[in-house]
Amino acid sequence: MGLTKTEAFTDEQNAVAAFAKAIGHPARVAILEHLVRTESCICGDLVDVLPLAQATVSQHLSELKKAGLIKGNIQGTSICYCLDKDQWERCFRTLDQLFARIKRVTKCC
Amino acid sequence: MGLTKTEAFTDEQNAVAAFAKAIGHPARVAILEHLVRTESCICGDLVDVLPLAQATVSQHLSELKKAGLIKGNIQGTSICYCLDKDQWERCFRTLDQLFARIKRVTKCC
DNA sequence: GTTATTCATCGCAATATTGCAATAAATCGA
DNA sequence: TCGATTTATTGCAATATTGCGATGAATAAC
Repeated sequence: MGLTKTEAFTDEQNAVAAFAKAIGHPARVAILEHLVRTESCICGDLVDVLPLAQATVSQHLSELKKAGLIKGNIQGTSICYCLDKDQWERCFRTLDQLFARIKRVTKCC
Repeated sequence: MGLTKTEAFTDEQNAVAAFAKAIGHPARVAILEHLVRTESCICGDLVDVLPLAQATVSQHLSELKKAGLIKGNIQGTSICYCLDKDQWERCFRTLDQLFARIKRVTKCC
């Protein structure tokens, strides 16, 4: 029914999925890459960089904000976006719980 | 329009997004964790473990297969699923291209 | 053959996501 | 104050995803 049964899974499973889902769109990957490339806060040039309309970019930004991966500081008439390093640490730790276990698996057909 | 503009992004961006998207559902995380926990191929006990109907589990398995993260070997009347280690290496390398860059960022508001 | 088991697929309904144009809200400069 | 600029929000259409019951296809046991 298009409704994920989140309550049927553990908090950790939901956390892994939520972070992964936030990263799971090329536009959001492109946003993150641009944030990294500028090596500092960026202020609204995203719409020029991405092949998407302003409304769509704003929506992807709010998805990333919802996951906590970026934060926006109001700076006069524009907004300064940057990575939330603390949350990224949390994201990496969460994903690594799964990834480390996967890396340890050796037996396979 | 519900249609991701994949052609507007780089192959790398699409690859990162595709892997992340495949992991981006708690049921699929649970499947991967079960595959890890059993430390070997598992054959159809997934439906007993997950709080989902058989048809739904099958669909999630096919999503993971589409991303190449697992493979299934027919074993008589049942099927043996296991992690595709080679693809996981590729997945880790792909994600790390983004993650490493993010970890290197220091300047932030 | 017949039956049971296992898994995939089809078809459906409900919800989510993606994308955009239009509009609103907020701030800055004149 | 009045535009100009920047970002968020709203409303809409199209497609995707999630979930399930029912049905198929394949194999094993008899």
